Amino acid sequence: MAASIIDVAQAVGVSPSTVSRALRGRDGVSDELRVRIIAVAADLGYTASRNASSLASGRTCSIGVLAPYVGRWFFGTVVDAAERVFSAAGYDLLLYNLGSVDSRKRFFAELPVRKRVDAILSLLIPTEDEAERLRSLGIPLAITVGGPRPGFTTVGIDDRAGAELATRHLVNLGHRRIGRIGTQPSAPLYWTTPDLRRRGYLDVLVDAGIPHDPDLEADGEYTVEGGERAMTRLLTAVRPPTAVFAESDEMAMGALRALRAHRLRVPEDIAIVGFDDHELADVVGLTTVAQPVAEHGTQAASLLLRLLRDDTDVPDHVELPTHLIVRNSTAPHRGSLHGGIE
Amino acid sequence: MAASIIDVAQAVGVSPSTVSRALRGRDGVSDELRVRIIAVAADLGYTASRNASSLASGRTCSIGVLAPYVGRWFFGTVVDAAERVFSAAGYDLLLYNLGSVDSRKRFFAELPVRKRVDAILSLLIPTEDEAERLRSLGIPLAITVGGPRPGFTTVGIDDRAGAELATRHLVNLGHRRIGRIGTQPSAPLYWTTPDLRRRGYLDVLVDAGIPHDPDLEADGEYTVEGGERAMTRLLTAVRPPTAVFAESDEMAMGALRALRAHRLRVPEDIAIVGFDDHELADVVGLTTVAQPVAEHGTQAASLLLRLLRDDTDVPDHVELPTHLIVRNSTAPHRGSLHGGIE
DNA sequence: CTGTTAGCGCCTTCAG
DNA sequence: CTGAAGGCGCTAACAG
Repeated sequence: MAASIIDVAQAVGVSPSTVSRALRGRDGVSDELRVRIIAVAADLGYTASRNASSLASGRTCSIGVLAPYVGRWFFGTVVDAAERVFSAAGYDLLLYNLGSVDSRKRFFAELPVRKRVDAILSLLIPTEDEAERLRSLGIPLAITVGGPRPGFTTVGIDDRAGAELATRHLVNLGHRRIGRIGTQPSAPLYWTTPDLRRRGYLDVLVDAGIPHDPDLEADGEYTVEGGERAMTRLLTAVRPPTAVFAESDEMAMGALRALRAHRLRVPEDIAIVGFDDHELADVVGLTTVAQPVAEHGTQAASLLLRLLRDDTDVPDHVELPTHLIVRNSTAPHRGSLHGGIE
Repeated sequence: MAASIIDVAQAVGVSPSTVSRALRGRDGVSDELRVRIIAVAADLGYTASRNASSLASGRTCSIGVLAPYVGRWFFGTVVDAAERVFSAAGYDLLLYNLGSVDSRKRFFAELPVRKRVDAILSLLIPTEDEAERLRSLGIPLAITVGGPRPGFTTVGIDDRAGAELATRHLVNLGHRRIGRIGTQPSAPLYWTTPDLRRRGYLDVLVDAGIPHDPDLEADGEYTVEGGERAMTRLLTAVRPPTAVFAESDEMAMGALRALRAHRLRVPEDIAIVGFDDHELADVVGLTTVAQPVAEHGTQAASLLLRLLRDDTDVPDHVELPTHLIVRNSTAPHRGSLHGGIE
């Protein structure tokens, strides 16, 4: 059995409360005594039981993190960045992988974080019901990757503007048949990103006077494999696209794979733009809309920490910048002489 | 304030103990009463406080996961897979990102998991001191990614054999100047993988009668950027390699990037083999030694669960298979007419 | 500056 | 089958 606070107290010859105070750096303990207590505690290998202390104090020193899928580069990077901030501040991280509809349902039904965490960082965008459940917890809440939301501190990017950047780049290169790989607006899990990126895409088409062709849109499920399937489908269109905007780099890479399988050259036969600036986008030469991914985690975690410290003027939404990075996967449309139309 | 067990007890008109028994499915409660209690609990939105119940019972229903860096594809995938297994069994996951020397030191010094988790899954290979600290916890311990270790249940691959697979492939293609991108054997964090993979590489060289040239080895730090730098360095050798074995796909991709920057063609000018079968290895056409990454997490988690259930005959080491996947980054050495020498 | 007294919310004996 | 008592290990008011 590990040492308890009482063992330490007896060894030093003081009361448990004094030990508690000394070890947590509270004042009201003479320096000399404190030093002695710390030494004895170290000697006995004593560490306060987090459970007991949070039961008694109400603070848990843990943060709940809700992610759809830590295996995906984007989310892994965000979680990683957030973890660094939290652990530096002495908080542990309780990770909930809510990728499947099932696990997500169960989580919100049981709310296993109740009384277990001091705050929650969600990498998934909750439905209104889910948001309400979260708010009922009465603790600081943050969402990364998404727009403003009442009751939450949010950090995100302007998805619509980012998508416009990508699409306009293709239009400027002279492309008129521009495909899109995204995902169904009505996916089982509530998630606005695809919707916004699609709108950005449509905005630019309208602006450029390009008629919208539903045949040029395909569902890539935001995965590499999905992107591959989607690209394959787009190639079967009566008039295939000459350029494609993939709403994530992972789907773009899947598209690249499909194109290679069909012996089509990029960008000569088809131009591709992705979104995110995945760490490997550079390796494959993918043109993409960059966003500071780790920054999502860092910022959200810092905001939560400030909320936990009762800081005033904590912003309730932070918008991160995006910018286009042109690499080798895009080039002027072969029909056009030069890229710049605008 | 959320409902407590007492609220439920009063609402039903029974004692707290009965509520506790009923809700946890213990017998000693009449069916009719149990149904009623469950209904009232649901109605009040009651969920037992994990802290209080673990304080009282000694069980925490949490698993500690130690990872070096969840942002890296490999670890993210393993954590993700493990999380699925644990959460299906009702366990929460406490994630510790121990990538930096600092955080790692602090973790082992304070051991914040003490009395907070029922078992530990480590994705990093502990030093002997660290292993001892973990054993002192007296709970089931597992290490994924590594060889057998007393006191731990381990699941891993045969790194040396895997590296031999990669190197032999290059030898069979007629290459004689074979470079290696790995990392310093004496990296700050104890970790045997690079050592073993290097040995596999050396084994094959010796076997093929190829003299070892230290100039052909470079440190890629197991990252994309590191791999890029390492490849760049290898190109400055008096007699550069005609083929390179990169000990991870991420380093291999970095190497690919460096080669592109130098306008060298793969595999015509230089052949590259990676290790892991990263989800994007296929996209870039990388020949690699595949290992079932998610399986590491799934297996280790399942073993831990069995240990937690006091199952008998839980194996203390599980070895996962590796195999070579040949894609487009390798080809016969230009000097050789055919690949097969063996 | 330090000790005492009560709990935090639940589970686990033990009686009935 | 059910209830009462005690305690898990710690912290927070109070006293002194």
